[in-house]
Amino acid sequence: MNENVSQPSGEPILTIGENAYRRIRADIVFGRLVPGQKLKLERLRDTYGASISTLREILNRLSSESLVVAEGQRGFEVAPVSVENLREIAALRLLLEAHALEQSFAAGDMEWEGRVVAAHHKLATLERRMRGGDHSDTELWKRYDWEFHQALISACGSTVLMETHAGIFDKYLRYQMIALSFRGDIAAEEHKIMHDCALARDAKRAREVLIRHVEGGVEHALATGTIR
Amino acid sequence: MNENVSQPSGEPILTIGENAYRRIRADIVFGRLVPGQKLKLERLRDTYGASISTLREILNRLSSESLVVAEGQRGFEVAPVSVENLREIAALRLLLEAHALEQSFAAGDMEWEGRVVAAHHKLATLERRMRGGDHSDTELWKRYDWEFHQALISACGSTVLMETHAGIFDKYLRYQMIALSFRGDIAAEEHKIMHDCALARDAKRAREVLIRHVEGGVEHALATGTIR
DNA sequence: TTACGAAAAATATCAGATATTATTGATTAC
DNA sequence: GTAATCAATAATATCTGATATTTTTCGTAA
Repeated sequence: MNENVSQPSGEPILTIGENAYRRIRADIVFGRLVPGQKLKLERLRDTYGASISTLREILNRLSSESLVVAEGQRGFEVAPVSVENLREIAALRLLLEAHALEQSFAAGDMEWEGRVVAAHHKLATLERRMRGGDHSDTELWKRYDWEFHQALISACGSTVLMETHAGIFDKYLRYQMIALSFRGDIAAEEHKIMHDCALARDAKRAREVLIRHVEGGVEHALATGTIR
Repeated sequence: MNENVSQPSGEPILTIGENAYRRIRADIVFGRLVPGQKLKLERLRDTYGASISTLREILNRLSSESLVVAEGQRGFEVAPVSVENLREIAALRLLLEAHALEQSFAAGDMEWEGRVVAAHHKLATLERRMRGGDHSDTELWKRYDWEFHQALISACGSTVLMETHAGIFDKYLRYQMIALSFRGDIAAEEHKIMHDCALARDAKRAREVLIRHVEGGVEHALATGTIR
């Protein structure tokens, strides 16, 4: 997830709007707000404790991100999902991430390796625990997953690329959450390989694994039948 | 530019907010609102005739698109520009557009060819006129330029890819407008080649020309010295 | 010149009002 | 029974104006 990294010198003060924005966004990405669901302003006000003006600002932001749709004068609703859309998003994620991976592998320094190893450690540890049947931390898992993939491409040298990737990644993530598709064993294995590839600077192999990783995720999500 | 295609059966009624949104967005993309410029709400209200509430919704949308930055409680300003950022945007445009081009060339049918030929015709005609020294239609030229590139990738089969490309394209466009860099002769030649490649389904060559096209645009823009 | 603090400006947020547009439900026509 | 019609209701887009905070400005003192 895209969380602001808190500065070492005190956490950043969140404005009411920023706070509600994150909550709503997370509720959409994690499927607590259902695709297609109408977002009535008064109800949102009660739920998120922000005024209607502020909420409209938030919903406008989210509609720019394609997580919410605003149709004419008919208010807002959670962006719908479709098989088609999932496939497009997965393909775009692959295009962006594979390219970023290559750049990152070529340019990564020791700091970068440190980030990769650290992110993988957190992820692998959690994955091991989850393999034991403890699925209570699915959200945390997804976050570590994000942090790992983010770390892998973090030396690609392009902020624009990373931000664009982050936006697409979250939309991909939403599909995974909606399908509630945990395939920890396979994913963990693939994460391990990518981690090793990173240290060995084997971009070619990492790319292949990434393709399997994402396409496997798509098929697994579709297999649950949750997405029409 | 991203304009709503007006339906055959009557033009879509534009809400005040939508209208102001487009005007402000165009003013940013076409450089009339200068990078880094503070966007004071009261002044915007007078200029664009929308209330402050509505304007805040618009600015929030634009900040999601990275055309405006909203820093804490310090209001909004037009997104700054930098050489770094231009290079990143150009590179991302190339990644997206080259990939979309390939897909499009492979899947394009007769309808697609028609769109390409039509868009190229409009663009080439205007470029011929502009070569005569008439630079009064720079905005129109940029729009036809957009429509042509859009047509080329319009058979790529991915809405998500096209929308993402459109967002990046407009940011690239902003740099071109800021640098006021018209290099009609070279660009027109490259447009012609891409047009021919499309009909011949020569994706490989089109890609090479596209790379020249975009990278040439970047260097040309940088050469004006307008962007620090 | 730099540092400090009060005054002014601008912002984030809210509540409530109005006009317009959607949606709902009942009624009528076929 | 289904389709079309239209008034009543609900929800939205937009605006005005108010309040508490936060930034910025600017003059004064160190």
